[in-house]
Amino acid sequence: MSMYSYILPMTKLDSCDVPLVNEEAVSEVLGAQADDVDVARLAETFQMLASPSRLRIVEALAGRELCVCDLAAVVGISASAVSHHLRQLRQMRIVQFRRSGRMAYYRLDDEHIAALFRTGLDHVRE
Amino acid sequence: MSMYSYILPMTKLDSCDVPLVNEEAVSEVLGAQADDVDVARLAETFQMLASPSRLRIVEALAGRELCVCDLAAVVGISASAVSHHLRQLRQMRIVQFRRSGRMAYYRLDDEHIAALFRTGLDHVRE
DNA sequence: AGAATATATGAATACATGCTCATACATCAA
DNA sequence: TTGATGTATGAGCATGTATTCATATATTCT
Repeated sequence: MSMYSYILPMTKLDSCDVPLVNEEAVSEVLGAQADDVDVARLAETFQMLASPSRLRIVEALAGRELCVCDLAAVVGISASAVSHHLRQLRQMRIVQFRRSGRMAYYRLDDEHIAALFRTGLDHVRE
Repeated sequence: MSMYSYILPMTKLDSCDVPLVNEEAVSEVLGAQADDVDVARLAETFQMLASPSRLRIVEALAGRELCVCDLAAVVGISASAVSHHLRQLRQMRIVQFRRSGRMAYYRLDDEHIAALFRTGLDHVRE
């Protein structure tokens, strides 16, 4: 037992056997944490953006809609691979699509997505 | 050598054997694409945010600095695991740190990071 | 109806990632 | 100096991911 083991309520605070240095700040953080489910979904959302191919798709769909074969031409991978990516992007509500005959036209779900792309690009370019 | 190796000018337009539907839009997209290196770094940056543990770290560091052991308490994983995450976050300039004795105090690199977290959370919550 | 086309998806393979454990390093305390 | 402490890191295992290939589904054309 560490000499730094304070007597504290049973919270996540006890899951670490290393002494807390800034106990007040840690409590404040734990009290303001987002919901576990939201954070899990957020991680999945960023995972969707963690692929050059999918980022090219998002970049291409910023401001216009495109069909699967056009996206394949833009990204430089097969239409099959694009379709797999699009399914994931749909599941995380990164993109929406509409059908027209045998074509499927994809677009970004909302302005958050383009904002994430731009902010991220600003960060890596700075 | 693939049977699909046509002799054509070397542009991405030819990398797809499916007909282009909106050739003009595709050309416009290809002309405005971000640099490959930037997109690769952007994907790595989002990869850093594609983990609940690392998101908890980012959330905790929004507006304050914390040491490794405090972060371990916040995230609920070992200090070792946190340290591995922090190294990756440092490499992608998501966090900075300062040393003080044997302590290391981490903080977010810049405002882009907190903005990505907030925008992403707004998206998953909508 | 039958052929061609645009997209979707399951399986398989190759590669990447997150955690733990063991251990190293650097600093502080006695 | 010796031992304790905070952080860092390499190896290894279990799990996850991206792509390709084969095939399915649905729509259009003849």
